[in-house]
Amino acid sequence: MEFIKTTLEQIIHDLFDVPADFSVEVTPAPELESTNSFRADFATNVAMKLAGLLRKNPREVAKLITAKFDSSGISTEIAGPGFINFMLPDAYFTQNLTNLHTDFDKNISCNAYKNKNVVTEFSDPNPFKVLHIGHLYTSIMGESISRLIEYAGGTVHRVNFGGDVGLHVAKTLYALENKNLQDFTIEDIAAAYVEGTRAYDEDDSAKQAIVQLNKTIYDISAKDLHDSQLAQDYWRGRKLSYAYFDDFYARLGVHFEKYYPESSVASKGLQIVKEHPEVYPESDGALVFRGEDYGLHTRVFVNREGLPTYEAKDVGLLFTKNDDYHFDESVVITGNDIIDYMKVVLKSIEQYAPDLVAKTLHITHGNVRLPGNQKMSSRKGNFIKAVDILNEVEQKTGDKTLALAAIKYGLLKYRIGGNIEFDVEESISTTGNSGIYLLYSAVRANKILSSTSNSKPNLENYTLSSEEIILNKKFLTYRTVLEQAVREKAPHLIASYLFDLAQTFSRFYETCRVKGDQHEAERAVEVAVFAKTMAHGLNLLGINIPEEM
RNA sequence: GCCGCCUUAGCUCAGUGGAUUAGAGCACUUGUCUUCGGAACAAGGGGUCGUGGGUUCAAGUCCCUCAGGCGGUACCA
Repeated sequence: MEFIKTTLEQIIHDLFDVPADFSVEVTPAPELESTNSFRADFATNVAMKLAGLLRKNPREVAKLITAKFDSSGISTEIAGPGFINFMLPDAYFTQNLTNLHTDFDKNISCNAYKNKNVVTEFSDPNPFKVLHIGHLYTSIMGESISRLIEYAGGTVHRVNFGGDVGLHVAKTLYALENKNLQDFTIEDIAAAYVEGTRAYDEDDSAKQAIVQLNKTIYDISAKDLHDSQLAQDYWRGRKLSYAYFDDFYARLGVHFEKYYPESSVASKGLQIVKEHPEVYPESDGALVFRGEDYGLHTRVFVNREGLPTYEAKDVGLLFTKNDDYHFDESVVITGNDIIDYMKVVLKSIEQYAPDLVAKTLHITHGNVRLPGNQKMSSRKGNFIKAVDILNEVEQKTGDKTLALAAIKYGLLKYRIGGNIEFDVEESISTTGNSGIYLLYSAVRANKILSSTSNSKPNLENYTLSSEEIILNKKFLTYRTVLEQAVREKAPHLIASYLFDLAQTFSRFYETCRVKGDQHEAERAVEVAVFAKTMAHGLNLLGINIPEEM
């Protein structure tokens, strides 16, 4: 594809007076029934684009281009309104096959993030609260995006930001103190949050006590106090929470380099906000950023009591991350409910540190919905815990590797951005667009390879059947898919590709005998490249392939 | 109210302005093969791409209208 593209660009710049940045697109041709013997492998719509620019008939333009196109046996035809179709000789496919077989990584490499230092921040759970299904999603998504950047040559630092102080902590500790437990556990913390929230909502005196407790906890955290029962319980709860997070991430195969507790960036955020009174003027006793001037809305960065809000903490976080890593890019992955919030925060920082904002990318995802619109509320405690999903799928598949594959694929196959539905039954289905189906096809391919003979393939003189052409076309497009997935930070493109590839492989496998066939050696190479592609793509989704299943 | 996002098959979703007839999976109907690991493959039914306009040689895709849904909208995040 690259070869066709560069050849075309050369021809077009020779023939026509077009802007230097005029781009040429070559795409896989749709598999139409051909009217003649021509098999369209790839196509370009460049003639129609040029027609508009040059005010010429697109088919005429196409004729001029194809007349000059004479490259290594690639034949062309003009179709429809002015598409140029390309038919590649078998040797082109078999050469690519050989390349992928001998050095897969080199032939699918991408340099988009070469020598780039990237910080990815995701998951962001709050200590003293339970991990729910949304954390499962964002953790898996963040890991996959991190791997995409690593694949493209980047060095990735995975970090995690969470509220170790704040009203949710006060509510939890309020209920915990009332129970007067000797050695509370993470389960007690979860229950206490529900109780504390109810007390806060229903009981005015409790509410006042919790607000007061919040300030005390702020002090405990900021001054690192350990001298009271409350302080000891606070630190114990924090420790339990981070251990609980670590356990969960270990199960998912995600490793964070650093946790940024909210309290660790608060003072820096406060200081920066105070240093820029022209950006954060006083209003009603608070320091605010007037987003209306930029088509956004006003938000409070330092409240009436002089405490930094999350806005100021996010300011502190961005600067702290930059101090710690001197990043080329900071990717922040969160739910889409804070899109406008983040716009305001970044717009304010842009006023005095535009370089930092230019290097920041905010990616958002939607909520995870369960089939049948089951309602979830963390306040009432009747939501789905992340570990419940893990446990349920593990129990149903009877295997940790399969369970993770089912869950990860089930979540990553959707385009990031909107709300998605996660169906446990569908995720563990052995048929259809599921992680299990993909794993099976990869395992089967590996098994075939383990029992084929090692005779030397003769690909140079090998004639491909139509199923093999289609399979090899898919091999050729993998690199393009990866590039797009990196550019758009879109794991679902890889998921879609892999499913398509697995289906194509099954069709190939149905009609092309491997073991015992006279072409066993050549076809074993195709099976091997399929297996390598699956392993590579699934790895980018954070999915491992078992030996057997 | 204002700002943003969403609406594609019964359900869940893909779909860089391009290909007769808009694609998958699930579910449904029917077939293939004495299985290289059948957890397979093939065929079929099922769509006014929310509505109405506009731009374009070409619109599910871009612009506008309206309807429905979701999120945000000053001291939670």
